[in-house]
Amino acid sequence: MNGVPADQDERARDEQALDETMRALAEPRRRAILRLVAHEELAAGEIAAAFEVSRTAVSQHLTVLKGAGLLVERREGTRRLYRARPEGLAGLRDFLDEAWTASLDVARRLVEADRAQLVGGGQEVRDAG
Amino acid sequence: MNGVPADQDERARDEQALDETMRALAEPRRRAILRLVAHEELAAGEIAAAFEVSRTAVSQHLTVLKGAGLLVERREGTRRLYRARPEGLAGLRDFLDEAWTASLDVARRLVEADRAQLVGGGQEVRDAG
DNA sequence: CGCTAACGTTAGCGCGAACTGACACTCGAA
DNA sequence: TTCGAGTGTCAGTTCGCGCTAACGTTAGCG
Repeated sequence: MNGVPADQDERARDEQALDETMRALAEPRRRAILRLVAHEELAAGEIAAAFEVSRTAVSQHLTVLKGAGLLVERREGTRRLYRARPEGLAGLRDFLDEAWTASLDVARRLVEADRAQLVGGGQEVRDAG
Repeated sequence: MNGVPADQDERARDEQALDETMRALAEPRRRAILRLVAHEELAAGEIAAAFEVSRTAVSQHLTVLKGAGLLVERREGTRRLYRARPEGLAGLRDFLDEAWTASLDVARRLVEADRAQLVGGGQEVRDAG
């Protein structure tokens, strides 16, 4: 089951989810917010008090983070408590591991090709694909 | 050696480096480029041919990725070959692991607090900090 | 009901960033 | 040195996004 349209759709969906995660985490303040609620559950007001921007801005950041699945919201009276959602980082974790291993692999292959070139004396070595 | 100004500077430097990494990876095309050069070393023209945007745009993307330390450039005649640089992902890897473990920890503590509340019958349990 | 606290939402503004097109540069070959 | 291939760089435009201010909403109290 490789290369079928259903697999393409799944790939596209993963990419879209990863894109949302990355765009959410690309903002320094959103990373700071995530760090806060990763250590303890906090109310929107408490989170906003930790920064020097308006509560409106923080609320929008919380909306983005929640939309990316990086946060979960729990209501308690008029207050809204937020905490980090570890599973939201799974997609990014997969991407990172994949890129990491692939990068190490291409580096290893280049070293081998370079060594082969030194031994063989300039033969064709760039056909590895 | 904790909490001293030198540590703050190091923290700030790490955050800035992480910010550059995240902003570079926030762009879908840049992630696609990184995937390409993570599997094999490619020239700028070959990379550009893989997308439907102008070579100018791809060149700018390559500049950003190189600036973030995610790519290395190697010149061969008029061609410029690029390949992924695994160490550039180290900072993001650290952030991810930290956020992951912290999120799991706060989730575990909340479950314990909830269980204690069920057993104790509504006693004060939200002082865990 | 009126009132307040705690939030989210909308409209509008300003900045940064991604894209295109034109130009400049650097090799290698004739 | 003249030419073409392969790339980087510089304006200029468009567009997304983070911010603020004002308004709307919901929960709890008297």
